Amino acid sequence: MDSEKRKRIINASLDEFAKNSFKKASTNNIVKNAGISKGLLYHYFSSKKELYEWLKKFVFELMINEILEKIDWNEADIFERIKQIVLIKMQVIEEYPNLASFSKVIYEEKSYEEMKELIENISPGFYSQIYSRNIDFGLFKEDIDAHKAIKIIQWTIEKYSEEYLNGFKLTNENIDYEAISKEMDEYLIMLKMTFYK
Amino acid sequence: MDSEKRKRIINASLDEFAKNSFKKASTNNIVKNAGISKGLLYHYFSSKKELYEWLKKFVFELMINEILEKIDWNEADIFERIKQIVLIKMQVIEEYPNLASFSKVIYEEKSYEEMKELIENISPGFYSQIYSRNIDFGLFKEDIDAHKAIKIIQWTIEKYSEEYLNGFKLTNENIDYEAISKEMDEYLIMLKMTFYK
DNA sequence: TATTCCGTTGACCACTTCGGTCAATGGTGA
DNA sequence: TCACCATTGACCGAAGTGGTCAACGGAATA
Repeated sequence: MDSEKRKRIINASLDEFAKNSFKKASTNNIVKNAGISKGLLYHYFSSKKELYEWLKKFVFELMINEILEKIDWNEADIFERIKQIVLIKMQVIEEYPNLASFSKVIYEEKSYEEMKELIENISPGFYSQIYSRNIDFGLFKEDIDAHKAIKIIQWTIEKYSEEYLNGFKLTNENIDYEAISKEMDEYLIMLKMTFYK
Repeated sequence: MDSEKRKRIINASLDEFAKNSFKKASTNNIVKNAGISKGLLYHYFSSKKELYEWLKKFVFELMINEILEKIDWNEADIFERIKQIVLIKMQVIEEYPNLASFSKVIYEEKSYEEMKELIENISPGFYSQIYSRNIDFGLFKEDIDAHKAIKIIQWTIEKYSEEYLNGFKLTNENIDYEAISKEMDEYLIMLKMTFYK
């Protein structure tokens, strides 16, 4: 099937399921926004439920594979590692703009444990890999709780990128990864001064 | 009107409008979850729109008034000030559990400028008051960008409380403010070491 | 006791929207 | 010419919508 049409269907579905609960999400809206006919949607998916389940699988696999593929495993600095992950996520969101809010809805309907299991099923050891493989924890000061420090780094980068993406939604420009990286670094330098030797 | 019933109506409405767009929010669901009859809801509110507008006003005024009332204006440490604000918000959320997600929906449908204007109309100078009135910025190291530092402090406290509230939703226990305050401090001490003289 | 009052009920209305179906269409390659 | 298949959109019965209103019941007043 035509890949551009495929993307339209995916984005329209992500949008509808992000804005409405499964029950209230309307297949009529999806086909209208995707620019296809009702019959075609039901040609590819046998029911609304099947479309929804397929979407969930698609989103998780896409995000996990992109991260695993594009991450630089030689980077030993946890600051840079976390930054990389968020930048990769932003690239995916640029292609599928409604993926972020759709994921949030999925997160809310599952418990933390279910979520972890789901991800571990797709890619065993995913979390421990991305946040610790080849990372040099010796860079932290001895008296710093590395676990808490990592949380602060993560929270800072996530909130910063959230604020950026909120602004991005309104304009129609492309994401300026260089500018983001530069401004993020200004925050990270401040944190590095405290956490690293 | 009975205040306990009033709270039930408010919480049921917050819940419904948080989970669905205005158009798809169902007054039938609201009366069912509030445990009242359809007629009674339309006795107090002439239409779904009026209920929605009243709710928005209620939420903003409640949050603003609670913060202005309970804040300790003698506190000169911005860390403590931000912590206070988040703790006050958590108290309100404990009473109206769906207020947080309802507010998020409102935030998304308005631009940042509209939002600020709305709040300034209810309480002129609100933002500049709560984040700077009586605050001692001299505590920051000279070479620290106070504006960025405040953002990091805010993000850390907000993300920490978000994570706590996510866990809180699942259990039915009361919020343990002392435990929160203690664990928050562990994060804040790490930041204070860098940012303050 | 009789009467008024009012908070409250829920069956009911006309109307919209729902998920899903299917006969028909049109283009393509054999 | 025919077989094939992606694609269309009118159509279905069912479910749900916002809002109305005659009637109820218990308390207060006369």
